[in-house]
Amino acid sequence: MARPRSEEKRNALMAAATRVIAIHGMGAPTALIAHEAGVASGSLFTYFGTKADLLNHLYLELKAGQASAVLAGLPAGAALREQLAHMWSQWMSWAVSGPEKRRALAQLDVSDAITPASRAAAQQAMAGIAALLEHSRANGPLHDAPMGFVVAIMTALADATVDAIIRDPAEADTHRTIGFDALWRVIADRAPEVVTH
Amino acid sequence: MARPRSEEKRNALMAAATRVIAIHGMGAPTALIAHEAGVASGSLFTYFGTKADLLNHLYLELKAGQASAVLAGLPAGAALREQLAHMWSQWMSWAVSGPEKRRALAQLDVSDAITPASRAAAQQAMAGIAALLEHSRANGPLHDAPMGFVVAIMTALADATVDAIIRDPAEADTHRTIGFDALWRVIADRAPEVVTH
Amino acid sequence: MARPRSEEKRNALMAAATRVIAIHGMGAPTALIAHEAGVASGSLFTYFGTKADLLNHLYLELKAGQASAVLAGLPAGAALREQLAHMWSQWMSWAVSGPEKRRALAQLDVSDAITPASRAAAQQAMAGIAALLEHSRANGPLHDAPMGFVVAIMTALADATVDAIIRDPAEADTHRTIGFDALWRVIADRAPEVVTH
Amino acid sequence: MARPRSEEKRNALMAAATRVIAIHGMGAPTALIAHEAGVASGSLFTYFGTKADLLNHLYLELKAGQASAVLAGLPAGAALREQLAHMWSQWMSWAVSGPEKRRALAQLDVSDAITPASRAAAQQAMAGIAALLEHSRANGPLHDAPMGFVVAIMTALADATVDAIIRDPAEADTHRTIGFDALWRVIADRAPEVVTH
DNA sequence: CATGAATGAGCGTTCATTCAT
DNA sequence: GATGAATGAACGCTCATTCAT
Repeated sequence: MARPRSEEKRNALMAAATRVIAIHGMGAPTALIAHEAGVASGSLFTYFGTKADLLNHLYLELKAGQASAVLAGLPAGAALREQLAHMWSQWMSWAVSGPEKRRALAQLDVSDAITPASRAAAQQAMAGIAALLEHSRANGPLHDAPMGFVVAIMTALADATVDAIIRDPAEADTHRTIGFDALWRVIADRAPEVVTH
Repeated sequence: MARPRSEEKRNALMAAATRVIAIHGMGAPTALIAHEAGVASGSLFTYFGTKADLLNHLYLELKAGQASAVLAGLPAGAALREQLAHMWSQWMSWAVSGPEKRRALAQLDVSDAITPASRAAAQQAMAGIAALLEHSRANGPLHDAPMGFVVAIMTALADATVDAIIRDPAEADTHRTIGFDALWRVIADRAPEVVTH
Repeated sequence: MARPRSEEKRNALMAAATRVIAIHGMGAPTALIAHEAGVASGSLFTYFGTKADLLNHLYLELKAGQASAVLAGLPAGAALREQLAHMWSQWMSWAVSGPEKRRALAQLDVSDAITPASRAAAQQAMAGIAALLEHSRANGPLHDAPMGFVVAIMTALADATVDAIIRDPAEADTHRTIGFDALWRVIADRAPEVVTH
Repeated sequence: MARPRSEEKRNALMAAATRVIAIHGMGAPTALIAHEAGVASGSLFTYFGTKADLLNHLYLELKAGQASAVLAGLPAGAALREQLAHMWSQWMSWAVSGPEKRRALAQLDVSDAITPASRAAAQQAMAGIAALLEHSRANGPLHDAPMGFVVAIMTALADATVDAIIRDPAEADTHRTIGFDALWRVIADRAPEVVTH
């Protein structure tokens, strides 16, 4: 009874927060977010008790959304390299199709409004990706490096690649391939054999 | 805007801003920065007309400081790999010895208070590093990639490596080496030859 | 404004308001009162159109409750002093057994949310007590003072006595007696005769 | 150097707070207080870090002002009754000449924004009055009652008397005398001797 | 020039009241 | 009638910036 909390409004708030934070950074007024969501300023606090609460949920949701987008349609039976390539391709699509999500995540990532608990939960959400990486690096040069290191490298390479694609969309395919080759070389390839005669 | 009196105070403000922003993020009050610098809150504005002004100068100064630290003592005559390794080593030292500088830069980098002009100027300051990379990649798999891409990858790998070192300082040497090998593999190595029999 | 459905809910709201205002003062949120009463926040406004309305009704109800508690079992035929002593004793019992009622009344009394009309009505409710006082003071030193003055003094003495009892419950009887003697001396005693020889 | 904090502004804030709180109660907006004091809303917080801080200082200042007004010109050598009468008279003058001070104090007294420390300090400020009462009651019926009780009674009698005077200023002298006689009878008189023949 | 008080717009959050369910 | 989400005006407090000293 009584009007139920509207999932729709909650989503509008998350979407608005993504957009507004991408543009204005973490200093973005909650009132602006609410306004962009088409909701009264006070209503934001019906859905999220606190600005920090909103931010943490947004962080989690973006990470989870990214993870699921990135892993969607993974060809489970295929060779590792193919699986990784698929993931890479999905990652690029996700980033390019929702650039504010990426910008917002960049802001959230460096903010100390995000609690350690949220960061841990985000890692959980990314576990599927980590597992794929884990297999990929098993026989590669990073087989002994800490997993966090491997993940960081992959994330960083992806970011650099996405930046290149955004700067120069005409060459998107080339950039994607170059980026993926770089990734594969870093984590998965056997060390090059020096061929002597 | 004749150069204000005390260069010393200006430096104190920059140093304080670095520390304070590393801890509190871009929302850090100017009054706190001034206080940490041992300067009256109003005085900050005789050295920097605006908070954004301070931020931009700080960004530039940190980038320039990093560049010069990273290139210091470069063995000009040595082999490229050795030069790059030296730079890599310097980079790690710089990051580990002044962690607040890194944290501050991370915040500044995602902030939209930093103008495009400042970003361009920062790239200028990093030109020496870029030149070294340019040579290093000349015969490598990235010889056709845009330079910004290469720089981004190198920065990202460095960041990931530094994170690993900070998380696990006992293995600093190992991490540094792993990171450098990864870098070399990505940008400089010839593609591995497939050995057939 | 036909009497709303549940008298029970109305009572729960009054009781909750008493408790909550005793603790949080007049700034207490209506939502908290409703919650404490086990009622939806919106429902409060079907019983009382306005927060001020609730407050005024509460004020009146508390005053009336106090008056009836204080006059309960008054030995109508007994001597005046005895009647007054009975009332005094009842007053102490009322105050000690429901301390939140006293605290709530203290807050309400100084609030300007209570209308003059409510204050007048409260005086009406206390008329029985006033009448008893009127008789008691008839031959005493205050026989010419305005009645409001006498009531105020009696209320004040009672408050001071109750405070003493609450602070030091072990000596409740002593305090009660001391308080009553003081009251009697103030309003009812003949002026002491100066005994000359 | 720099503009020093202005005692004058501080006083204006206290005076404005007294007035505004007397009228609007503790819910009075700080912005209104500042405005009434002729000061920007933010400036209030230069002088008092917090609304609660302002309130506590106000409480203390009012109590101290009252104490000093009440004890001013005390005829130290005179008989106790005369001293007490002087104090009583001063009390009435203080209350009548600054009615908002009394109203403000009434609000502050029941508020839980006032810390126990402030209440204790206020008691200190009233020590002179307490001492006079202590002497006055030494041979009276309350010689064994707790001092807090005596003070409460005297405060309460004073309040009732002031109310009577304000309601009916034409009879101010009469009310003052009646009030004082009541006070004397309660705390100082020997118990009336019953004269038998 | 250095200082720090003054300013007031702006922020996150609360809450009485309304109204869709 | 009961419910609790929706609303938006207010509030206490902060802070970049200005300016009297």
